Amino acid sequence: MQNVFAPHDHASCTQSALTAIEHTCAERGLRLTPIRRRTLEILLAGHHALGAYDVLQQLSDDGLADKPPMAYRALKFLVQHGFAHRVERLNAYVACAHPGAEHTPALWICSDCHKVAETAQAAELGQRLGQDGGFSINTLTIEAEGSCPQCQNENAND
Amino acid sequence: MQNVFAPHDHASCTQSALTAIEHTCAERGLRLTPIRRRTLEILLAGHHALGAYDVLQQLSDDGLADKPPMAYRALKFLVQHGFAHRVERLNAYVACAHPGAEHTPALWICSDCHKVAETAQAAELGQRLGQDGGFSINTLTIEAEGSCPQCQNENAND
DNA sequence: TTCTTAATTGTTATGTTATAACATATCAAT
DNA sequence: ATTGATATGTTATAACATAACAATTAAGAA
Repeated sequence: MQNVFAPHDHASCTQSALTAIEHTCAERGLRLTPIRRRTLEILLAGHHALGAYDVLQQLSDDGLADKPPMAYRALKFLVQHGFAHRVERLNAYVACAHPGAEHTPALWICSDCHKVAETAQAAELGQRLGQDGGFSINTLTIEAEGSCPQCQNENAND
Repeated sequence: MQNVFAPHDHASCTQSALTAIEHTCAERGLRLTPIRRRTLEILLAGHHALGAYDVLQQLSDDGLADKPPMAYRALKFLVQHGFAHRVERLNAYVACAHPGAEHTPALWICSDCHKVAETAQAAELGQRLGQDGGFSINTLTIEAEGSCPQCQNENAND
């Protein structure tokens, strides 16, 4: 979680995610087409959640896509294969911080800097929660909204 | 969780929630106006999540409200005071199973019967999750989609 | 009671998010 | 080259949500 909110070498952060995803696509025979690849880059450009229409605007600026379904399809592909996550509370999308690995992430939304981080410990936790009631979980959404460590520090100086 | 998914005396279930909420409103000086009360009744009628426009349709049938803001305002009131919850994954609303009590619910959405149950153990859990990273949680959303115990049993006979 | 203020409701208009349905193009394997 | 599957292009519209302002009603003070 920290490296997302804290200052970090974002170029290499982006690059390594992109490389990892290219690998995964090659392995699995998935086609990272221009629209999909650019959509991924757009999401990776910051650790912010972007709405489908924000993504579409940028795709359109690049001459790659200019109609809603195009953005939604690219986003669907990325989410389907774990390269991005949908943030339900924001109706928005964020690049995955651990691409390739199987995971049910918990998302941490800072309402100050608007960055979104991700941690992976959610799955076992959901199983535990569900076990009590005999509920069989298919997918689990865990999203927290609040203040990230960095913004807490900054606001402490007010 | 069980009593929501399992067959139960729904009339008394509804009645006791309504009574509890009337009490809470009286205590806190909140006005459970006709639109708000009817909206609550509509949600309480089943353990299903209803979209704002579903609620609006029913309010309209009753001659109580016929424009989107009216439904949204009533729903906002109910959510604000803990009498209902918004289901982020469904963009929908469900009556609260533990009205009055302070809680961060986990919601259990059965994708078979479409009922939504609620458990209360989420808050402490969120704190635990957040502590690691120093994230200060303001609100926490936990929603699981899967199969409820009853539907698992029924599908076992296929 | 009447006045005042705040809360609620009524209304118009529009913004935002998302998908159904169908046509066309491209890719990959034979 | 043909075929079948995948991806893209396009139109139209569905579904969800709120800003802004006007009119009404409730509740307490004068």
